[in-house]
Order: sequence, then structure tokens, then C-alpha cells
Amino acid sequence: MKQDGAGVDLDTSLGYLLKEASSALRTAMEEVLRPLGMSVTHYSCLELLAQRPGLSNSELARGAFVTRQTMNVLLQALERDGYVIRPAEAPVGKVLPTRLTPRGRRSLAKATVAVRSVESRMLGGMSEAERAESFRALRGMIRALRGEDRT
Amino acid sequence: MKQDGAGVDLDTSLGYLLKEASSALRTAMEEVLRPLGMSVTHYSCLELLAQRPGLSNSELARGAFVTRQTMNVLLQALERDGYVIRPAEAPVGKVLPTRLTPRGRRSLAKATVAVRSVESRMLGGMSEAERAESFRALRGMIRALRGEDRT
DNA sequence: GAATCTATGTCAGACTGCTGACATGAAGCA
DNA sequence: TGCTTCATGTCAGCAGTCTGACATAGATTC
Repeated sequence: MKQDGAGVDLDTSLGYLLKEASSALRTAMEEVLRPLGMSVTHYSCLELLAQRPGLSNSELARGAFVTRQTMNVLLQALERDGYVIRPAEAPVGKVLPTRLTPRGRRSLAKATVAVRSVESRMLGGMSEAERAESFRALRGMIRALRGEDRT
Repeated sequence: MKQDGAGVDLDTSLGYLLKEASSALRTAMEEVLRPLGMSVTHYSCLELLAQRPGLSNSELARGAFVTRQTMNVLLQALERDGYVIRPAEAPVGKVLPTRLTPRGRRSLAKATVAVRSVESRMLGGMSEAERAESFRALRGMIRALRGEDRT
């Protein structure tokens, strides 16, 4: 039933499987974050700021894989609700370094517990060697897709 | 600089890497499909129909990882533009089996060439064994995330 | 056979993220 | 110094996707 000549066979397509895995991960994260009133991008933003305080809007956008316009909208809401702070004036250039407030940190702490449970479930039955192998494979795909192809 | 106790370390998080890979794949596909005036979901729908003719709206939605409402909107547009056909009345129940028209097949043919180039680029330097390993790893993640955890 | 449950197709409204556009500051180059 | 290029922050408009809701058909249960 497989039309090898006609299309990309979905059952053996690594791209399709990657999309499936990503979709499953996203769904699982949304499930645990919803009770906290937080979206995946929302969480990603807070997590990035916790690990790298002072990131700018554009840097956060790249880290969360959205456009800087999208991140800007999110940051304005987070700032309005007191989860993050940005200086009114840029210390240098136009770049506004963003930081978590204590409230933002508390909010993140709850979310982290939820997200960690998903991640550990995903790592489930994988051995340490298998995790390392998956890591290597995904990194390879990313590098190839971005055209950093060193033949 | 890594706060191991505080959060999920992004640099060593398989979830984050999975999201990154998926984002890179999506971007690459959008790039090659845009000139054809086609979105990723649009393409997924046609590809699914080519491989499994007669799929219903809900089945297509599951295959493309969107809701059936979203797929319904897309199908109406595709039907209006003559890429697919659905019977006016359901042969059985409410399920409307969908099929590609010749026009839809031609459109898909062009897209397939583009998508295949992305996929082969992604597989890039991977050996056959590495591909199999990646496959196995992704399947494991999906199964674990969906809670089909057979201890 | 009737009641309940489940799945489907569809409509409407809301939200999220994206593209396009603009002004501004920094960095490199003539 | 002036010019070009690039990155940034931000606003506005648009497309895609989602949630909520409803009616209906099949399957299940009693």
C-alpha cells in the first residue's frame, strides 16, 4: 500500500516522526501548564530569564523559537502583571535587558515542577547511553537543516 | 553558570532540543513550500490523502496533528479550490471520505519534490544505523509521553 | 427497543503567532 | 566625517489554530 515513487512515505519519514514527537511533547506540556494559567512560550520565557538573566527581547525570542514581535507582546503582558521588569531606558543602544521579579521566580518554580515531570516521563525507559545517542542525533538534524553542512 | 537545582537546564534538556529540531524542520519546510503558496498543514493534508485515499476530516486532523476544526477549515478551502472532493452526503454515518482531484495530485507532486529535498538534507550525514537509532529514540519518547508506559 | 456513550462534521468567537513596516541605535567602511 | 548595513523594539494587520458549542449517526449497555 506504500507508494514509494509518489510521495514521502509517512510511516518511514523521520521528519514526520519528529513532528509527531514534538506534537506529543507540546500537548503534554500544555496539559500540565494549563492549570497554572501558563502557555509553553510563557514558561519558556521565564525559564530562559532564570538561567540567563538580562536577556533582551530579541534574544528571548530566539531562545523560545518565536519572532521578536511575538515575544514583545508576551513581555509586555508579563511586565504589566509584574513577572518581569525592564528598564524604561536602554542602558546601551536599544536593547532592554529583562529580569525576573520575585513574583516571576515564584511562578516559574511551580511551573518547573510540572515541566520536569513531563521531561522525566519522556526520558522514561531510556538508558543514559540512549539519551546521549538521541541528543547527538537531534543535534545533527538541526545542524543539517540550518545548512551548516560541513562535508 | 548552570543552576541545576533551580530549573530545567536548557543546555542539557532533551525536550528543549526536540523543540529546537522541530522548529528548524518547520522553518525549512515553510521556506520551500512558501513559493508554492502552501503551508505545512496544507501539504500534510495532501500527502496523507495521497497515501491513504478516503480519509475523513477527523482522521486527517489526527494525521496532521491539528484539531478537526482546523482541518475542516482547510478542507473547505481545498474543496472550494478544486484540490479535493468530498461526497455531498455521507455514505455511512457522518464520515465524509475525502479524495484528491487530479489538480490536487499535480499540486502535491511539486510540493513533494521540495519537501523531499528538506528531508534528505536533514538526513544529511547520518548513516543508516544512525537513522534507525533516531527512529527508535523518537518512537520511545512518543510512547512515553502518551502514557503508554509498559513497565 | 430505549438510553447512554462516543465519534463526527460544522459553526462561531477568541487567541496566538506571523508578516509587513517604521524609527532608532550600533558597527563597519569610504 | 558621512554613508551603508545590520540589529533592535515596537505598532498594526492578517492568517492559522484553538476552545466552546451544537446536532447527528453509530456503538454500547441495560
